[in-house]
Amino acid sequence: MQHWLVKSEPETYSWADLVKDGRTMWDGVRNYQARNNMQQMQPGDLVLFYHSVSEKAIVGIAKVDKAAYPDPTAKDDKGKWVVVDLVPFRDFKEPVTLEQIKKDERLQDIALLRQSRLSVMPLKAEEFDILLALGN
DNA sequence: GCCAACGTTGGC
DNA sequence: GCCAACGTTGGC
Repeated sequence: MQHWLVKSEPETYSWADLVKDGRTMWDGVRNYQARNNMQQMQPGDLVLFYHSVSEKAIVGIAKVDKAAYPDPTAKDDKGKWVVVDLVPFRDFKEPVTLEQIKKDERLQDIALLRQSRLSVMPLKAEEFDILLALGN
C-alpha cells in the first residue's frame, strides 16, 4: 500500500466538507506530475489531507475508494486528466502544521517542503508514520 | 529547441 | 499584498 498527501484550500474544499459529503471526486487536477501520482493510487491507499494557504496543516486522513478514471470535468481533453474518489477515514486529533513539519529533522525530504506547489504527492511510509504520530 | 512573457500556487 | 517557484505558451 502506498501513502499520499493531497492539498486543498479549505475555502475551496475542506476536510469538513469531505466528512460531511462522505465521499468526493478529486477533480480539477491540471498538473502532469500530480496526475501521474493520482494514476498510481489504489483503493485502500491512505491520503493525508492538507489545508493550504489559510491553515497550512494536515487535518485528516482520507482513503482512496476508487482508482483513477477520466475526469468528467475536463472538457476539451477528456482522457488526459483523471480523478480518484476519496472517502474520509479518520480525523487528526491535532492538526500537524507546516511549521512543525519544517522543524522536524526526519521530515526534511518530504515533497511538501521540497516542491511546495505540487498538489498531489507520494509520502514515504516512514514519513506517513511520523506525521500520523504527530497528529495523534 | 530556446527563452521571454505570463499565469498560478502558496508561503510569508 | 508581495514575491519566489514553477508550469505553460508562443515567438523566433
